[in-house]
Amino acid sequence: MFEPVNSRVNFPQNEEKHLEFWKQRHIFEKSIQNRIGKPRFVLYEGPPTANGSPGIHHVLARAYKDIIARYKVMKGYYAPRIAGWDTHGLPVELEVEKELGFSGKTQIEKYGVEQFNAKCRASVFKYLKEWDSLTERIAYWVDLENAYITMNNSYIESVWWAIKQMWDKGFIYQGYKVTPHCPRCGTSLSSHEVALGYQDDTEDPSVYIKFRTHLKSNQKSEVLEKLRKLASKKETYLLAWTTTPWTLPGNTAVAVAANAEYVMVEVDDEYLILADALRKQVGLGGNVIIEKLPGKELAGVEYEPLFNPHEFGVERRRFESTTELKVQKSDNKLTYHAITTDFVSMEDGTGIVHIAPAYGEADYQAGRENGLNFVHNVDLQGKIIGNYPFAGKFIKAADPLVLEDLKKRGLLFKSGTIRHTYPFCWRCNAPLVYYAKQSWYIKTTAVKEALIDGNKEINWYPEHIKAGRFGNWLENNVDWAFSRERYWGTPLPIWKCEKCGAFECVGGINELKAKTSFTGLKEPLDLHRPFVDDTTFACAKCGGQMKRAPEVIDCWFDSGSMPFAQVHYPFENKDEFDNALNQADYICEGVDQTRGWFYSLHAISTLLFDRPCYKNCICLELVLDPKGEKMSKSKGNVVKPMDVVKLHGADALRWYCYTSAPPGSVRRFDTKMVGDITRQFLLTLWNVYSFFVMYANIDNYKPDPSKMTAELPELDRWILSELNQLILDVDSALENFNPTGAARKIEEFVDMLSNWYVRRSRRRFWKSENDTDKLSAYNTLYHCLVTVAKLIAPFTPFIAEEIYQNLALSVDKQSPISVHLTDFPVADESKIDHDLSINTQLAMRVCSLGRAARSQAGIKVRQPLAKAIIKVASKRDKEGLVRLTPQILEELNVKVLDFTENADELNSPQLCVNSEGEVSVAMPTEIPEQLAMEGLAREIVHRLQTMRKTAGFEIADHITTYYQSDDYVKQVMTDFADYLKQETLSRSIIDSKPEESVYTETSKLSGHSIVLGVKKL
RNA sequence: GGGCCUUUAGCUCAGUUGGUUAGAGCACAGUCCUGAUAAGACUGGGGUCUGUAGUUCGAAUCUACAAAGGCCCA
Repeated sequence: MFEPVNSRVNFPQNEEKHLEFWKQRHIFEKSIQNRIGKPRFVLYEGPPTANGSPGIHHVLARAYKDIIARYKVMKGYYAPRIAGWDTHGLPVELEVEKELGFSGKTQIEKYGVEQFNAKCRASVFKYLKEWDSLTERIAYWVDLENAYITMNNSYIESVWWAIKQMWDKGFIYQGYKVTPHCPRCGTSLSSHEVALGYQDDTEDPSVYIKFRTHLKSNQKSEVLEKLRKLASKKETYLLAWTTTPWTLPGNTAVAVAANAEYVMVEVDDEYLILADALRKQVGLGGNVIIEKLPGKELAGVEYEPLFNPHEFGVERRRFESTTELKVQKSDNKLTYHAITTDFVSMEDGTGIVHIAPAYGEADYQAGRENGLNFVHNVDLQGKIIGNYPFAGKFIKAADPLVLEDLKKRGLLFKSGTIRHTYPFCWRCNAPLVYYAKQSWYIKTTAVKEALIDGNKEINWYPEHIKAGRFGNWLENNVDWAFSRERYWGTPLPIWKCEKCGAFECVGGINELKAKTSFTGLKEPLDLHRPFVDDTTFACAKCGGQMKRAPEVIDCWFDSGSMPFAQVHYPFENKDEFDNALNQADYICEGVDQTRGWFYSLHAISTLLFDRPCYKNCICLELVLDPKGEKMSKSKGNVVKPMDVVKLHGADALRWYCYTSAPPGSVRRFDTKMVGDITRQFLLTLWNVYSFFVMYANIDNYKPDPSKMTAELPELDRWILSELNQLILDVDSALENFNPTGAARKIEEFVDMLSNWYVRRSRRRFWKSENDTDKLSAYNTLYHCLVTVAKLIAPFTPFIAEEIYQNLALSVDKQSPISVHLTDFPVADESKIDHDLSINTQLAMRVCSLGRAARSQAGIKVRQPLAKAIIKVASKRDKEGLVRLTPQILEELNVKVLDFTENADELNSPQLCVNSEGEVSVAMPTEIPEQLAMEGLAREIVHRLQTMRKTAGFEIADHITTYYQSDDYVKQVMTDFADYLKQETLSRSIIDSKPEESVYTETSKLSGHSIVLGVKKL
C-alpha cells in the first residue's frame, strides 16, 4: 500500500512536513557528507546585507544558486556551501544615523565612534531571523550556522592580509578622487545616495566667460602665427560656458573638440573664439568671422588665469604623474592652455569647456592625462578659501560675487540662468559638489590585461555580459579608490609616522603585535574603529610614532575577499583553500553586481593569485512589479516572499523563478502568476501522482522492475522514450547552467504524461482483469513518476520528496531516505525511439483534427461512429499511424480506421472532414441504430458515474443500479448490460423504481426520460 | 553623453543554421470530454512580429538607422 493521496492538496502545508523531516534527519548535511572524497563543486555565496528584509529578488537568486548545487550533488559532487553576511558599509551607517536622527559626520563624532559602531553591529542582525526563516522555508540549502560574517575579527584579518599582499606588490597608493560631496554634512555620498537626490528644474547661473589669450608660446603653426598677428591688433578671447561660477577660480584649462570647427568672430573691438556650430546659439550668428580653424589647432593656445592662485593665497598643485599632485612655486606670470578632449559637447555652451580638475570627475581625468595644474579654492564645508574678494562665502552665495568681479574686469561676456537637473543631498538638501579628495587606491590598471584575459575563461549566462557589460567595464578599468572616510567598516591597515610621514601596511594581528613599541590593543579583541585607532608603534625609519590612517575600506573589498576570508586564509585552512576552495565553479547574483561583487572578486583574485575567481556565472535581471515598475518601499509595491510562500508554497515560487522567464531577462512579478504555475504544473503532476496511487492501492500493485515485460505496448514504449529523452535534455541543460530550458522540458513532459499517457491509459487501470497490459501500465507510470521525482528534486524539492518517499522509498527500504540523497537519473538511450515520438505526435494531430470535425458536425465524442478516414502525406506516416490504431480509435470513438490517398474521397456530403496541411480526417455523419444505442449506453454510464461521485461513493464501491424508462432505453440497458455493469461497478441492473433511500436522479438523454438510482452495496 | 539589454495576441512567454498560412499558456465566448484533474479537447475573436531602409527568390530571424522602456556608468 502506498500512502493514500488526496487529489486536493494544500502545498504550503504539505511542504512544512518535509521541512521538518529534512531538519530531523539532517538531510542537507548528509547530502554533503555522502560525497566526501568525490570531485569538488565550489559555489561561492554572495553575501547579502542582513540589515534589510529579504525581497523577491533574493528568492530568485537563491533559487538559481540552489538548483545548480543540488543538481551537482545528485551528479556525485562534494559541494559544501556556507552562507555569508555582508555587514559593513554606508547603508548600515545610514540606517543607524536615521535611527539616531543624525544628519552628518560631526554628530557621529560627537556621539562617539565606539557607541555608533556598537549600534551598527546590532543593526546588522536585526533582520537575520527573517532571513534565516525564509532561507529555510524556500529550501535554499546552505550552512547557516557557520556563515561567514565580514565584521568578524578573523574575516577582517584575512582582508588585512590581502591588502598587505597588494601593498608589497606596490599596488596601493594614495591619490585624489573626485566624489559627490555634501558641503553641509561634510561627507561624500555614494552613487546610490546621489541618485536619491536629483532635482529637476533646478535654476543655476548660465554664464559665458572670456579667457584672454596669451599667444607667447614658442609653438609654431600656421594658424598660431595667424592668431598672433590678429591678436596683436585686438584682444582675443576664448569663450567658455559654465553653470558653476564658483569653480572658476579653480580653472586651470579649457577644452576643445579636436575635430570640430572653431571660428574667431569680431565683437566690438575684440575677437572671440568659439565653436562654429554654437555661434548662433550664443548670439553671435551675425558677427563677422575673422578666421576659421579646426579645434586641434587650438590645443596649446595659452591664456591668462582668471584668478592667479598665487595672488589669492591659494596653493597651486600640478599632476606630476598620474598619481602625484605636487605643490608648485609661486608664478605671477602664470598661464594655462587649451587642451583637446572627447567630452566637449556641441549641443550647449560654446564648444569650449572650462576645466577645474578639483571639481569634476571628467575635469580631474583631463588634469591627470594632460599634466594640468590643480587648484582647490573651496574647503570641505563649501566655503571659498584664500583671500579672494568673495572668500569665506558659501559657494552658492559666492556665484554672483565671482561674476561681479569678472564683469568689472571685462571678462564676463554674458550671464543668465538655466533650468536643469542637479543632485542635492538627500538628507539636508544642500547642493552637492564634485570635489577632489585624497583617497587610497589599488592599482588595478597594472593588471588590466590579466583582468581582461581572465574574463575570457569565465562562462557568463547570459553570454552577452562577457563582452558587454563586464568586458566593457574591464576595458575601461580605472584604479580602485577603496578607502572611505567613515566609521563602520574594515579599518584600513595602514599606519603613518607622525614624524617623517612614512607609511606601513600591516597584514595580520600577530604582525601588528610584533611591531617595535607596539601598544594600545584592548581585550577582547575588536579590530574595528575606534579601538584599532588607538594602536601605535615605532616607525622603522625614524623611530617616530606610527598612527593608523583614519579610513576604513570599501565594503566591496570585504565581499570580494570572501573566497579566502570565509575560511580565515592564510591563517587557517591553508591547504583546503589552496587545493580546492580557491576558485568557484559557480556563482550567481543580480546583474547590478557586474561592477560590484563580480568585479571585486575578479579584481582581488587577479591581483593576489593571478587567475579568475569563478568559472561560471549566472547574471539575474531585475524583478519588477506587475506593471513593470521597479519595486520600492516608497511605491509600496514590494512583494514579501513569505506571503507568496504561505499562499502557494515554495515549490510554486521556485518553479515560477525557473520557468517564467530566463534568468537574464527582466521579469514582472505577479503573485497571481505563481498561482497559475501551481495549477498548470504542480497540480497536474500531483494529480497524475494521486491517480496512480489511487488505482495502485485498489489493485494492490507492487512495483517490481524485474517484471517489466520485454514487449511493451506502443503507448508505454512511447512515454518511456519521451522520459529517457527528457533525462538527456534536463541533464544537458543543467550541465550548461540553463535551469529554464530544463524546467520547460519537464513541463512539456508532465503535460504529455497527464494529457496523453494517463488519459489514454485510464481504461487500462480501470479494467477488472489483472493482465500484463495492466501491469505494464502500472510499471510504466510508476517508473515515470519516480524518475520525474528525481529530475525535479533540484527544482521543486518538496513535491519531489513527497513522490519519492511514497512511491520509491516505501517499496525499497534500502534506498536513500530522501530523494535528495539519490543519484541523478541516467538515460537509457536504447529506449529512445524518435520514430515513435514523431508517430505519436502525428496521432495526436489526427485526433485533434477528428475532434474538431465532430465538433463542427455537432456529434459528441461520446457517440461512437463507424469509422474515420485518414489521409496523410506519406506511406511512412500511414504506417506510423497504423501502429497506433488502438489509441486513435479510442480517442476518436470510432470502430475502424481507413486510409486513403485520394482527397476527393473525403469530399462527400456524408462525411464531416477537417484538414491541416497534408493531414485530413473524415468521419461519416450518419449514425446507424446500433451505434446510436451504444452512444446512449455511454451517456447512461456517464450519468451513473457522475451520480456515484455526487452520492459520495468510493471509486471501488460496488453498487446496484435502478432504472425506469421507455422500451428503447430498456433495450439499451439489456443489450449493453455487461458494459454498463463493468463501467459502473454495478452488480445488478434492476428495472424498477428505486427504493426511498437510494440516490436517484431523473435525466433526459437523447430525448429519452430516464430515472436512475445508485445504491451502494 | 557612453555601454548593454528588451520590444512577437489583452497578459506571460516560445520561435533552432533565414524557408509552408508566426505559435503556446493564461484571460474572454461557445461547444465538448471526464469517477485522477482546480485539469483537458475543439471552435472563435484577438498580430502592420516597435518603426524605416537594406541584403535575399524568401526576413519575426541577417545588416544599418531610428523610437520606446529598462539597467549600469557619466
